[in-house]
Formats: sequence, C-alpha cells, structure tokens
Amino acid sequence: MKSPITNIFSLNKSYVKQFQQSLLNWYSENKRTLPWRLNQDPYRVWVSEIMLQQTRVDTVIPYFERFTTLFPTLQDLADADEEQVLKAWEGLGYYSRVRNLQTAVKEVCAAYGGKVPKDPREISSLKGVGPYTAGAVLSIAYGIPEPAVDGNVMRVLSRILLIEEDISKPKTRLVFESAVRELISHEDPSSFNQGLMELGALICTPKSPACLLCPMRELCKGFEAGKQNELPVKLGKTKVRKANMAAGIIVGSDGRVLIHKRSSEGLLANMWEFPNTEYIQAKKDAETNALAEYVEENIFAKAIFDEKTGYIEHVFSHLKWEINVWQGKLTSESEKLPAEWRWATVAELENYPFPVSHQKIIRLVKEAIFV
DNA sequence: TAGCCGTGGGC
DNA sequence: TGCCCAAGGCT
Repeated sequence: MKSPITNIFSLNKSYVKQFQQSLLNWYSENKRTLPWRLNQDPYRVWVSEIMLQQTRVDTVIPYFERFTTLFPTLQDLADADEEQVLKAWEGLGYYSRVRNLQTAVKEVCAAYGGKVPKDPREISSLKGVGPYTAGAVLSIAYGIPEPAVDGNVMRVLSRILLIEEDISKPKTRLVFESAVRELISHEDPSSFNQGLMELGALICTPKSPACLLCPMRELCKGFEAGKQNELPVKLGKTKVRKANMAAGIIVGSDGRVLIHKRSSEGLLANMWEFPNTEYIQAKKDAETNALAEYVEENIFAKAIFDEKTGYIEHVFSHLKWEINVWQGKLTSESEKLPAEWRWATVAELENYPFPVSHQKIIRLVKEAIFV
C-alpha cells in the first residue's frame, strides 16, 4: 500500500527521471545571471528570498545590490540601526519583511553563532521565514532537498501534473510540497527548485504560457489535456476598501514641516509620514476638523488648515487611500513635541524612510515651500 | 481561514 | 482605466 503522503501522485521512476533531466538541462542552459546567484552565501540567498516575496526580479535587483553593499554580512545587518535598514528598503513595500529579517538575523547571531541554521525546524522558527523561504534557503545555500513551493511552482506543477485544486487556499501548498518531494533531484536540489521557478518566470507564465518552447511539454499533463490556460485554479479574491484621508503639511515659523513616525505595528509600521487621519465624509468641514482634532490629540496644539494644496490616490493590496492634502499651521506652539513627532527641514526629509504614498506628499511640500 | 501587509509593471 | 499580477508570512 502506498503512503498517502509521499506518493499521492503515483509518479513512476522513469517519469521522475525524465522530469529531472529535462528541467535541470533547461535550467543550466537558460538560467539568468542574477546578483544573488554569484555565490551561495546563505545570508545573501536569504536576503534575496525575502526581497523577492511578491516582488519582481527587475524591481529587486537594484535594491539587492544597494542593501548588500550597505550590509555586506549577517553581522552588519544585525548591528545596523532599524531606521537605516528601513531607509534601504524604502519603496520596496511590505516593510515588516525587513524588520522581521533584522530580528531573525539578530537571533541567528545570538542563538546559532552567526550561522544560518541548516535544520528545517530551526530555520523555520526564524521571524519572517515561512515554508517557502525555509526550503529556498536550505536548498539553494546548502543543497538540502527540501521543497520551496511558491506561486511559480504551484502554477508550473498545476499544469504539468494537472492539479486542479484552488491555489488560493493555504492548505493546497501541502499538495505541491508532496509533489516536489517525489520529484526533486537529490543530486542538485538547488537547481531543481530554482529551475522550477525560472521556468515559471520565463516559459510557464501566468498568461499565454510559451508551451511550444517548453522543455517539459512532453511531460505536461495540462498541455496534453489542452488545459494549460485554465490552470492554476485560483478562486480567492479580496476587495479593496476605500478610505477618505486628510493629510496636513504643517509649516512652522522657521519653515520646517511636521512629521510623524507610525506605530510599530500594522500598516507601514515604523515608517514616517505627514500628519493624517481618516475622516467620515458626512458634514461640512469634516476633513479639516478631523485633521485639527488629530493634531491636537497628538501634540496638544491647535492647528488650522486653510488651503487645500493637492489630492493623492494610493492603492495598497487591500486598501485605497484617497488623500486630500491641506496646508496649515499651528495657532498655539506646542511646548515639547512628543516622541515620534519631529520638525524637519525639507532637506532633512531625505533622511527618513517614507512610504511611497507620503513621498507623493513630499513633492507637494516642495511646491508649497519653494513656490 | 481569510484578511492584513506595498509597490510598480503589463495589458 | 481598472484590473491582475510577482520567488509569502503573520495573525
């Protein structure tokens, strides 16, 4: 009787062998030269895998170069100031990735002598290291035959093996991990896992896969059934909530502007921003009242906003900000600014990590102050 | 489990 | 333009 876990696909030996040969040959001929493929330094592999989460290769490349120049070793990153680390991540999005990475790197220094652990349980226990990243680092840096199932792998294998389960469900990943455990090359797990992803990036793409160029075509049950364009099955879809926001460019008598560091949790954690608040679109002056109330509650000073200087839209994965930007000033000086609040000159804004939504406001600040 | 968590490119 | 999409993880 076959094990329900390790052999659920009943793939015969010759199929597995052909699968490995075709994939590994294709990968060795077609793999891209990428900065994180220059060596197998576990730290660099790790950094690249975190950056590549939900992010395109072309976007990551310059960030990876800059980041590894700034923080060449695991120890350098562990010792760095969080603000400097966030600044290096500015514009990449999903900022908790890099805060978790730094937490994890400190943990590796403290508990594992600065060496990225090779044990699946240990590496998986690190902050921000989930099933995919664990498998990717273990296989790529250490040559350990662990599955690294990401969106590419699910798409590619759903087609090749004709798996019609909904990949938007978390449990479905386990099905693909089982498949990879059957298929993976124990001679070269690194190239096998990367080959699967590279195939997904270059040939077996989400829309109009290049089946005629595919090295796996003869092994592909999806192609054989003519279902390559129907796979993978992906049902889940979340709607984007709209939020009415008002933001204030508050200019002090010396020309500096007021900025605020966001909380350490939730959206854009620990990033800087201009004072802003969500308001309910109900009565007259709702925006400026809400904004003045927000300012007073936070820095205990009264503010007025008399000129609307711009409108900005910013779309997140699950949220859309529609921001009216107002120019204003304090009518009573606040004695001492609370922690997380600061007056900054326009030049000094460059030193703080701002999310892209507020970088748009910086442009308005420059217009407001220099024009 | 499903919602939260960013951004920019492509069509 | 308004979607969908890209080497996920956390809660």
